[in-house]
Amino acid sequence: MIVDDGPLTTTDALVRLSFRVQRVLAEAAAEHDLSVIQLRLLGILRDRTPGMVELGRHLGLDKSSMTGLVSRAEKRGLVERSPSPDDGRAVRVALTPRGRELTAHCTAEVDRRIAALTDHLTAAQRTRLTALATTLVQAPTD
Amino acid sequence: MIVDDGPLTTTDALVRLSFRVQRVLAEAAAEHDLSVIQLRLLGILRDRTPGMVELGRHLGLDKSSMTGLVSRAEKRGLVERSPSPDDGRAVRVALTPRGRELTAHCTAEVDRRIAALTDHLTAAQRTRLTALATTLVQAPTD
DNA sequence: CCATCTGGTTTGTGTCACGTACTACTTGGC
DNA sequence: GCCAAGTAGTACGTGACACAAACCAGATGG
Repeated sequence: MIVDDGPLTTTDALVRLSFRVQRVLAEAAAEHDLSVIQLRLLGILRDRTPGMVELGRHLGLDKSSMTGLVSRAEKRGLVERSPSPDDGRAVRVALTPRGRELTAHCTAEVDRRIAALTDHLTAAQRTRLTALATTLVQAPTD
Repeated sequence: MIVDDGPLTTTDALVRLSFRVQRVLAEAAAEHDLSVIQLRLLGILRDRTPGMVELGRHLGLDKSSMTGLVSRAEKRGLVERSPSPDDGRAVRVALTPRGRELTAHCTAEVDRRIAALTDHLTAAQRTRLTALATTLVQAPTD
């Protein structure tokens, strides 16, 4: 049963859209037995080889949260830790070939699903949507 | 260090925007010691009094996941279970006055933060964004 | 009235996130 | 050099969250 409360507010529309997109991510990730956060981890590692702390900054997580997250991914052979050449305390986290492959598959799957979601938009609408979303994403985080 | 990979794809823009909005939700919720799901639960109950299974459908969760979620909220006095008048097995979940008040506060806080996020858009851009997001949200879920 | 279905809870398992405490390495001053 | 402070990472305990499987009890259709 769908209730029509009239036009959505900007907040409502953005919040609901975010849940929609998150569900898309969760479904795409689940196809490869990943959680959203694991997928996000892999995505970040696509073009970086950060240490645990920097990784935590990207994800908005505490360093103590990273240990388990990376360890679980490592146990599945998606990621590997290697000692930093410059800093004896530090570690560099990197994708394994298997992790890179899985990331590519998931990325493609997410793309497919987002394409389906925006299927009925005109090309012009899609362009505008992308531009507006990009603007918001690139706004300073405070 | 920010890497500029050129213009974002639609997928990238929507995915990143969804994380941005989710973080807004998490922060607003955290101000009142709530998690995002708890906040979502309260939001759904604003204009409904569903049973556990229907609630699970709204949230995309299994009924067994609902028991704990509702129980934690109930323990905090935000929500209450009452027996359904028509069905002896069933339960109706409803906001308490305290829960309703907290929901209002959080809603206002989220509104404020989303407003800040869209601050630098023109009124016309905001309108278009809202319209586009609304369209996507209202697309069938399959 | 019985077989079946459905709403809800329980229990056990795993992920995720945090705070605190700890180890080990690095760095800045002396 | 050497020590105090800071920083990178891990370990551990706790709690929220989610699921599956097993279960109970009330509903429902022959």
